Amino acid sequence: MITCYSHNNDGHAAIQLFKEMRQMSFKPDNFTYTSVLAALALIADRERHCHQLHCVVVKSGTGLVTSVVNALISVYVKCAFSPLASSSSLMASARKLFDVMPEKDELSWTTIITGYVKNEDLDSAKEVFDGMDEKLVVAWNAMISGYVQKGLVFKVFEMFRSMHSLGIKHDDFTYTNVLSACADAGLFLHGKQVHAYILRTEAKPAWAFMVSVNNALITLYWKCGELEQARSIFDSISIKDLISWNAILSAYVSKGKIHEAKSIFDEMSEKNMLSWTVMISGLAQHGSGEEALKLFSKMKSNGLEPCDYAFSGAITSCAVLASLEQGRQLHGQLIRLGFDSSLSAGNALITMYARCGVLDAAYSVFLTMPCLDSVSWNAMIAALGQHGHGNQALQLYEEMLEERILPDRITFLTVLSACSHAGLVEQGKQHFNSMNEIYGISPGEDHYARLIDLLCRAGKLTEAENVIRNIPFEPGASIWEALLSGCRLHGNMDLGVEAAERLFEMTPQNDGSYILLANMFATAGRWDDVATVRKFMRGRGVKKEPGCSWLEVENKVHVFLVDDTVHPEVLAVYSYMAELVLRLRKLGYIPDTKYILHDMESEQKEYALSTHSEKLAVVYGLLKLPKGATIRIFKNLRICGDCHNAVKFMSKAEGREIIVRDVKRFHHFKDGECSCGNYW
DNA sequence: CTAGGGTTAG
Repeated sequence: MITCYSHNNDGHAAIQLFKEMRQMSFKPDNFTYTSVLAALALIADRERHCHQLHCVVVKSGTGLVTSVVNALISVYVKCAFSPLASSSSLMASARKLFDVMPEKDELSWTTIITGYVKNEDLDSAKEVFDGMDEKLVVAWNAMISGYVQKGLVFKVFEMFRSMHSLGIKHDDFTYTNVLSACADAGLFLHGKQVHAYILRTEAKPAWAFMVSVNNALITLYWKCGELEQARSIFDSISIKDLISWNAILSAYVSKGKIHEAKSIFDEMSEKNMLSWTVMISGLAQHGSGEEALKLFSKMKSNGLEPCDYAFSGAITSCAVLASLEQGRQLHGQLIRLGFDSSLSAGNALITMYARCGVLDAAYSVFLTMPCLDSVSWNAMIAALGQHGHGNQALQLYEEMLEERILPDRITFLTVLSACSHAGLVEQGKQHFNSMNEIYGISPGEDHYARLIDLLCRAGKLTEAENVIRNIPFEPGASIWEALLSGCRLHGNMDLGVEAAERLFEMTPQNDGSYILLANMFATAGRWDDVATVRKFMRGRGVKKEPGCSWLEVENKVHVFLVDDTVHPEVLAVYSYMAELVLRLRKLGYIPDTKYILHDMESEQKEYALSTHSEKLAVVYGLLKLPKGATIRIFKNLRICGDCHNAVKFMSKAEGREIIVRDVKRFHHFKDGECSCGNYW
């Protein structure tokens, strides 16, 4: 009965029964002690628990019985893993018990080895392992799994080969370990070789039942980019378990195949927290934030308590939607549920607050998180950069280095963007060079694109051109796009046309390049060329993504399109706008019609400017939000130059703080000025 | 006593 309780993870019930047994004067035997200790291993989490149990065992006279000592070692090992106890001293005690045991069995050896592996002391694990006369497959597997977790792939291969040459048969645990090591390290050829080896070695019928191996293969193949192969392995599994379903679900989600992911999700007869979490965050990133949030509440109404990862997905949805109120509510729930120390949720919150325009809140989450990882640092550096605080972003980066956190590829992307937004050309170049020289990370296309952007914004087009010529690989679309927008900004026609031509070849369906080129011609008054570009674009069936802006009012999101006729209160917006523009002009605002892409009468142009979605949204905010409240606007494209200017005047005329997030960065308008200092 | 499925940063 005690064993039964402990198998059901009910340690307390097991102990209660043990006490009753002793009260009724039944004498516990070796089996009793073994199963009670197994139960205690479930709940013991402090050093003194271990020592007390140790005394009980010694007094009972069972201190030399192998199964009892094994169970006691197991308690020490589990406790060592608890955050409330000192891992190294408990492992030392466990080791002492192990060393003086009169008779060790298989379990004794593997318990101590896996104990060391779990506590990340691979050297000690290896030392014990080497001392085994007859090494069991379980022990091999435990060692291998340790190397997998530490990312020591070649150690994994070494062990795998040794087993083979010593004639020890690999089992399904060995295979799954090796396959996932390959998948993690991106060693796809090795992974495929292992797959071939398994097919050669294993008899068909046994192979058919190795679900776990097939599950690991699904992951290996989708990570290689071979989604179809992953799917056909999934289809070939005769008895799929939940992990098989979750594996193929993550495959589709990670590759952005939301439609396929949804149909897998719907087909699943059993789902666990992981399935929901994968689907929610997948929707947040590749689908729609709204759908993700709907799924999150559906999950709760199905009676599942979301874990912190699920919250992270929901919070990300709020970041995408710029839905500050919902984000705040989720933050509140997180605190109530005791998840506020969660790393992943904290990281998601930093980004959510930053992308909703509340930099202070992002920073205070960052400061109060109990522990940080590179994601947290990257998120906060990115947040500062997006809000135009380049110097603070760089300062935080230095702090990160002082904390001995190694920068990764993404750190450099955020650092370069931060420099670019703030015009910190020299620092940006230095950091770019340090990537390879100090940290051994070779810059990718995206890093070069940001470097080009940095140079171009600062007007250093020739230098940018030189950099492009010396890129050690064929420059991709993002690089030419950075160059083109630089040319537009500084009116460099010839270079701009060249960049645009490359883009039309590489990404013919991307509307952005056509618009940039047309914009460049429009600024120069070359209306014939503007018309040609537009015709060319139409001829290729490319449509301009319509500009839209949105804001949250009373917990509801209001969307405005250019020249909006859909929003129910748009008439009030237009009439207030007409009156407001007059006041702005008295303050010195002059509509800048070079931002209109069609050639028309100048009065018409001025009217067209006044119907830009970001202006409509700001005016709606002025009408609806309480006096003095900050207006937060979000736009799907870059803010237009005239709007940028107009909003500056609006902030002054109305005495309001206005924050605009466009696709690239934030603008904080106050007292007629913008935080970007007109550098964007 | 060993394995296979998740999150957050651009």
